[in-house]
Amino acid sequence: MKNKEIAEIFQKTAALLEIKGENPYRIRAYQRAAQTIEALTTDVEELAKAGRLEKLPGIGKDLAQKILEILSTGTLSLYEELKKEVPQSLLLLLEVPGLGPKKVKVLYEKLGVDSIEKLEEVCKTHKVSRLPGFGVKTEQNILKGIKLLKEKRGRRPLGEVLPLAEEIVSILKRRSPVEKISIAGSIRRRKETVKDIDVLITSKNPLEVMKKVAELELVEEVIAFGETKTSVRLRQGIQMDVRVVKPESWGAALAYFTGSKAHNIRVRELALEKGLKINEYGVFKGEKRIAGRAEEEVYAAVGLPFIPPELREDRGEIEAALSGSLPDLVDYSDILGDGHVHSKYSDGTASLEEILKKAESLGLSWVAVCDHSQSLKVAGGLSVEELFEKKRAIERINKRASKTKLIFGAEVDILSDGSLDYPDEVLKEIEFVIAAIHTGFQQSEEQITSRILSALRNPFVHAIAHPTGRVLGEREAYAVNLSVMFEAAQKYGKALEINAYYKRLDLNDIHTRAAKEKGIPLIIGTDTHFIDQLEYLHYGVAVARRGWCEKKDILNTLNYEEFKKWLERVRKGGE
DNA sequence: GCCGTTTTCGGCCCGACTGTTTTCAGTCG
Repeated sequence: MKNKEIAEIFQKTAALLEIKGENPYRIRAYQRAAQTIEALTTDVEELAKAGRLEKLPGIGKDLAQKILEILSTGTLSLYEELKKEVPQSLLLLLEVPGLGPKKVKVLYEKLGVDSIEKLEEVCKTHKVSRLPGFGVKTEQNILKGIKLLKEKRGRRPLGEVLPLAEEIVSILKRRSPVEKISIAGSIRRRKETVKDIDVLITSKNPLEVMKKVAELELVEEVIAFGETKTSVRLRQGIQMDVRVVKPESWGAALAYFTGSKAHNIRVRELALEKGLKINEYGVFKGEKRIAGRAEEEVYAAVGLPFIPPELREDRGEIEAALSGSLPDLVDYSDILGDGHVHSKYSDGTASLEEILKKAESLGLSWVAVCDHSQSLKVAGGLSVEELFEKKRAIERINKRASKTKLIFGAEVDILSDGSLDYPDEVLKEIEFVIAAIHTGFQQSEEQITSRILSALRNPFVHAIAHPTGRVLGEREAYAVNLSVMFEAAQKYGKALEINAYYKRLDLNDIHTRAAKEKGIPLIIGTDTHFIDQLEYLHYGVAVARRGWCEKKDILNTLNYEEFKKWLERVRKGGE
């Protein structure tokens, strides 16, 4: 997929144009184009061949031409020119909180600042405060910004921040006079990584609520304190913004602070066309508030149905809402099974009994116990004898009168040469075979892709686990050609996993949507090694929802009997 | 640079906050 590369060139072009002080709307056009292309579920190359680039929202004649240029030359002449005029290192300076393009430009032109180190130096020698438009305060703020930038680890996985946010909400509910309270921002949209925590509240006594917020043990530093807005930095190093609004503005504020920014812009543009104005306080016709108490009202005012937060990324949801074709998203309550857990047999910590008990408590119909295969020694991969021992143990457990059943599965390694880690006569005895790459991450795209292809071709394989191999903040995806993988999965009727472990989330939202559009079955697996993490299923559901999936797209919505039938159908060649 | 059953030119989302300023630019979300 060239999409990501093109999006990146447009994004950087936009940033460079910003520093140059170009027309802000031209800059926005590049930013929007970058976003549109990154979210595409088809190869931009295919669209280009079909001459359909200009059909994309925000892509006109000029940008279409520029996409073609990148596709044929690998780069963009405008971008190359800009790089000569504006040092790329300035893009890094934009990362400093409090520094925007205008200030960066002045710093570069007047003081030759082109790196963080240089910036720190000119602040400390007080050269900055003497610049026009700058002052002592600005100088101090920049130094503070540099410190923050050095400390911050960037965006954090949702799975690290969501539990923290939920804990804070529950504490505030107990200890302060809140009426309504909700997490907003990218956490509410269930983005895979988040930057801060946004909490929205209504209360008869806002000041009291804000005091309680500032007093939380989790708070390291109060950044700003007011009756409607308080910002704090938590001990974990993450910023939290808490806002209190009036009940009649609840819906408008929730929509506003949930974002995304791009989504909000589109909704407000629709409002403008209808002669309305939307802000965080409500929907206004002239001076008069006509909606805002509930989110539904805000959308209805501009002629839209309610759009679930997970879709609010300006990735076509506005158009779908306008044409009445929003998906009926899969819900956590639809999920009846977990497609991937590890037991004590390999590197998991739970016994089969413990897994069953936990699954029962979650109301699941089935759990596929997929331990590692023999080669993966570090993870306690099962020899063939151990594998069959486990098979018998599962059969014994399944004879018990429980509504929950275990499925005899295996996460079988796709070896470096593309062969599978058990011979076919063993594979065919395993109820659910999910194949995975755990070695040779550095191989070329051809090698990795052909390994996955040969796994998909094997008649005993049902699915591919964590199809791209990425681990958030730790490891990039291996060089698999996704288009080719998708085509093969579609052809053979095989499933792809949505790995729900919060550092994987693999497939991610965009890839999930691409797979869904090709009609590829998707299976959510927690890949858990610890029993409590069966609850991580909801992260997988979040990815599915962000990938526009409906109930029918997700194998986990089948009950035990139905899922078993699907497994058998795959073995029969999918007729 | 995009876009148009009101427009092919003249618009383009909105408000809060901060700091440097005598009325506003820059940054942020």
